[in-house]
Amino acid sequence: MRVSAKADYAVRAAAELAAAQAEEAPVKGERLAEAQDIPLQFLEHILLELKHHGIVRARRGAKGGYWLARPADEVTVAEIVRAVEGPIAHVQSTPPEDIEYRGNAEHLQAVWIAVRASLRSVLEEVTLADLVSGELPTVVGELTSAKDAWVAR
Amino acid sequence: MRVSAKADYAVRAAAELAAAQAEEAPVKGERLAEAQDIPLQFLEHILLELKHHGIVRARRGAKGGYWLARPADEVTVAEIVRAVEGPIAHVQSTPPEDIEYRGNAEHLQAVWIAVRASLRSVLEEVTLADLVSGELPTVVGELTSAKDAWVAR
DNA sequence: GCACTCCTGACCAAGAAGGTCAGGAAAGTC
DNA sequence: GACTTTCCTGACCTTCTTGGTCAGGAGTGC
Repeated sequence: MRVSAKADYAVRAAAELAAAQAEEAPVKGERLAEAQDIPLQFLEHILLELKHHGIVRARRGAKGGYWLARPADEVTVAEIVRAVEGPIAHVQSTPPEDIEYRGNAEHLQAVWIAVRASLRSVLEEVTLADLVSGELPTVVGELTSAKDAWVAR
Repeated sequence: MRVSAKADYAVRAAAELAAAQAEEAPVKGERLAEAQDIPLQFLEHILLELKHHGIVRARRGAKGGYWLARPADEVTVAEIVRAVEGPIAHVQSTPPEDIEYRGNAEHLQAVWIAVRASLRSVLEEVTLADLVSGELPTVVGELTSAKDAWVAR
């Protein structure tokens, strides 16, 4: 139930790429690493994964670098998280819809399904364009406006 | 972004305890393990953690066993998950409210806060009593009624 | 005193997390 | 064609987590 460094890095790097999309030129890994303070070699592995998932493209050599494969408003945070962390909200490494509970835990399946749905309701809605512009979807606004959303429990 | 076996086991065992609350007698670990098909020795460690967090109580010896420290409708799934997995939705092991993002990732903090809030909106609402009775809070009903909540992505 | 049951710490194998290192392979420049 | 640049890839590393098992100790009840 936690967000890995990899996922965090991936989204941040992708946000930089989204912001650079106007430039019409590839962005070097080094620049991404510096802009977001991410270990370069680690970031390269992450970018490679994003590339394999069709989220990012790249070219080598001088004038090379990375860019988004699609417009920033068509790439969601959920996609990026899935690319580097795998499926969201799996239980014991199996998807909640495939689990069968016995006895008094029978309705637990519905709870895990709801958990996944609630995660999706945020992650699938926020695009890289939203993230860069700061104009986040209303669902985020609603969730973050409650005071106790910002405090630990 | 996944639910560990430990958390799953913990909630299931707690659900059994909730159902047994009417009996007015402690439930043996062995019975919990069998009812939910959980490795006994592993379960004992989990129950110990729940005990340390004040969720469960226990007595040793003949006629010993475990029981809930509070009424089932006062114990939430969130509490149990926190007891065995630690804080919900931490990013790189730090709470989202403490993270400062730079550059184009500035608004990512709000997204992670929203993620945590959305998880809480489910986990803090569902009590063990809800789980056992099957009368889940409306928020769960809403989230699980969408068809695509039950399919993988 | 004995059986029963929880309590606790040690241990363990496998995998993930969070990286680093070294070299190879395209792409552009001179 | 040589050289530089930058991505690409696999190997490796250390530490922590996951998902357990094992062995024994300590209360509790009869």
